[in-house]
Amino acid sequence: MKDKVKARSVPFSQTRSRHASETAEDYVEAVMELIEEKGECRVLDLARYFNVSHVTVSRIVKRLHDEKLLISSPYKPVRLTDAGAKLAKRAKERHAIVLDFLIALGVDKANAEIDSEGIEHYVGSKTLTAMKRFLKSQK
Amino acid sequence: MKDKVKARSVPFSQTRSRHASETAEDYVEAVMELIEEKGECRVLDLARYFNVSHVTVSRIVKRLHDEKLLISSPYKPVRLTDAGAKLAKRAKERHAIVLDFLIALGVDKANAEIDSEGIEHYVGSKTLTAMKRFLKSQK
DNA sequence: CATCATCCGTAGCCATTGCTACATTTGTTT
DNA sequence: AAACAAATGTAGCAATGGCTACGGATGATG
Ligand SMILES: [Mn+2]
Ligand SMILES: [Mn+2]
Ligand SMILES: [Mn+2]
Ligand SMILES: [Mn+2]
Repeated sequence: MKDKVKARSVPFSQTRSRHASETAEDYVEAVMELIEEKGECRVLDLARYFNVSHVTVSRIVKRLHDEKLLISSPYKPVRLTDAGAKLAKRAKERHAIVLDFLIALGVDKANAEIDSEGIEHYVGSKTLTAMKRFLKSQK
Repeated sequence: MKDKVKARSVPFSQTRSRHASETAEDYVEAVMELIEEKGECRVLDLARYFNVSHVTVSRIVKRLHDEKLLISSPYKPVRLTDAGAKLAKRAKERHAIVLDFLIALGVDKANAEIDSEGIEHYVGSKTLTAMKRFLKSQK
């Protein structure tokens, strides 16, 4: 009479793993956007962007530098490595699809922007494909 | 020439706040399910359910007890307070809607289960309404 | 070139969520 | 009742992401 309870450990493990990538994805995406929009990305730009202190940004930038996603030297603007730019491009595309999808579903822009900022990180490739299919069918 | 960069701090603040509720929502939901499915909910049941060590569960149960969502005394099964049961009910309903929605969108069950486990926590009331509307229209 | 505001780094705090190792309690089996 | 196995608790570590306070670096202004 074992295993009466469904094994739900897989979804949770997967969610925890996605959780761990969330910050990296948001940061490289932000760096790419800030560089596009104002030419460079400073630590304080990121702090304002995320609404956190510059200290939080500074530490995370250091870690993403160690992970070879960002290029940073003291008092210099932050840039993207090739790997960082690749990740940023993927993250931006996925984020845009989720945002467009929510709007196509009938969610107002403000709420779609809020919800997509969280949802984007937990959308797998199958779900992303389904969202793209929906967007195409609506067009 | 200020404010050239869009204020994106609101979505991120909101996402961080939702982040903080995620564990509580998952735990009360799990406790409710485990009690329904096998009559009681032990620390080890939760550990297996979430695929984490019993130590992690034990500490989180203690915190949710302090937050008056769970009832727990040493070596006893975990139960829900009224507040916990209310939260669990809401979380289960929302989770079920997100899961059904993904399936209706064309995502296979396994992936819908994985993705809904993360997505559920970042779906606001407007998006949830839109998902319900979609489900109704498909029926 | 001196001053000053801004930017950024560092020190050190807290909370959360993972873990292993070990101790204790509980309940079952001799 | 003793012994044992299983469940739970406790101690203590690490990584992550928040924060304030403070100090050094940088660049603009005078
Ligand atoms: Mn994003
Ligand atoms: Mn995001
Ligand atoms: Mn759930
Ligand atoms: Mn969940």
